[in-house]
Amino acid sequence: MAKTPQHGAASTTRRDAQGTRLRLLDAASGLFAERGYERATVRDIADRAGVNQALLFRYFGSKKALFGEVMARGGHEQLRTTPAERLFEVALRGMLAGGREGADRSLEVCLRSIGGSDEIAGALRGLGEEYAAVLATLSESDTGTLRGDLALSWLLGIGLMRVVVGKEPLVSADPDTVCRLVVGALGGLLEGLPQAGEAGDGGGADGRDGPARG
Amino acid sequence: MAKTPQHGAASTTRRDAQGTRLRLLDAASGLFAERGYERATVRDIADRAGVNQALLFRYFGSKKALFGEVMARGGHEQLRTTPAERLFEVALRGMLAGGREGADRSLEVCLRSIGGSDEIAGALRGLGEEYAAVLATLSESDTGTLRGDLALSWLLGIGLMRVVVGKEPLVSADPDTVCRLVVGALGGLLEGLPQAGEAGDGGGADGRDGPARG
DNA sequence: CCCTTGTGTAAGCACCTGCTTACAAAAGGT
DNA sequence: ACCTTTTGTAAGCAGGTGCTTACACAAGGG
Repeated sequence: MAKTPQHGAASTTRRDAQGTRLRLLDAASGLFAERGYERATVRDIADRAGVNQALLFRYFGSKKALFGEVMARGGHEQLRTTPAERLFEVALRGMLAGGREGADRSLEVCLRSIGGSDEIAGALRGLGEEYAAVLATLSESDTGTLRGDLALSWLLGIGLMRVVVGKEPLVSADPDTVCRLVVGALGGLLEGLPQAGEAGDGGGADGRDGPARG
Repeated sequence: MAKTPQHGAASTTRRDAQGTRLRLLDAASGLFAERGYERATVRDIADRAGVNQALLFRYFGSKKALFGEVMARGGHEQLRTTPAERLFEVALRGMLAGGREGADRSLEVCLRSIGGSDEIAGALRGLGEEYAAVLATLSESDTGTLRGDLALSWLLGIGLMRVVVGKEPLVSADPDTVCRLVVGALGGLLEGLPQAGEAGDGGGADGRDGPARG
């Protein structure tokens, strides 16, 4: 079924170029998240997509451009759909959930790609700007942007230790516990940040993983 | 001067092999800190040391072994000479100082080398274990080790944003301000952490120093 | 039918990587 | 002098990288 072109939608594709493009995009997204930019080779990406690597260059031009499309694709949904005061916890929980399905792996991709090249650092800076800008709105201090940067730093640092370094006991720690500790400590930095579990959660032995979606 | 062997100390070296070894070690330390493990090639390291790359392999065996010696050389001085309750601030200030002379760049090297290989992540994990273990002694909670991990995560995250990503305004921010904000917020996590500027700095110009304590 | 256009593939290129080998030159002992 | 050991170098190897080129199918139009 993956090979049969579905001309039901449009007859513009004769052998489903759009589908191949999408498969390449998906394969790249996964491999970038698993290995980072440098260690994910174009051959591996094409292999996972089940096509020849030459198609990758025909459709995207270069590996870097493919990386750009991957980052741009599902990257900012979380940023747009999450209210500011929930953003930190949602992003943190997304990071703690690891490679779960449907989660936004942009931050994970960035973390694993850091050493790759200066352009990758630039991409991370771009994404960071947006996150930090939103987080900065949670403080009315004149050092608000700096506080936003520091909050984002913690978010990335935790992801770093969990996803890349694999430090115990952080990796196996209960996401709720981590959230409570971090958000609690951040309350001193960002006054607009609602304390974790403040709303309806008793704060004791909590096992639920459903973050309140604003 | 660099070429004249100094046989004053010991006549075991005829053309100053020890000196060359040291120059290689210095060059590697600098390049690893600037570019990370992967992007610092053995040719660049040998070039900066002013010798042929073959000597690198004669003296160290492999690039990875050289990396190990670099990490082991000045890596743990800070860890041994700094009391636990001062470690976080000292490490943070070292990170904020950037590539200043004499500073311990081990964490910086780790940050820039993350994506490189699994062994590098292992090295970072090893160094992290030591830092986190010390930081964990600052909390008497049963989640002490987790809190140590979280503190270290923040430290690395800030380094990440400053050194690798180059996020503004964090890069240009006053180290004292950053220290006060971070250490202040961490007070809720690690009870044994002395608040920054408590002794002589009459802060409080921009923000409350007393965060909500757990 | 041929011919054009879009989709896919195999093979190769130029370059870079860590690492090795063969060889030259300095010191020192005898 | 001669020879050995140590220190240094130039050239090369095997493997991997991003990327390109030349070519094989599948459609549709004339």
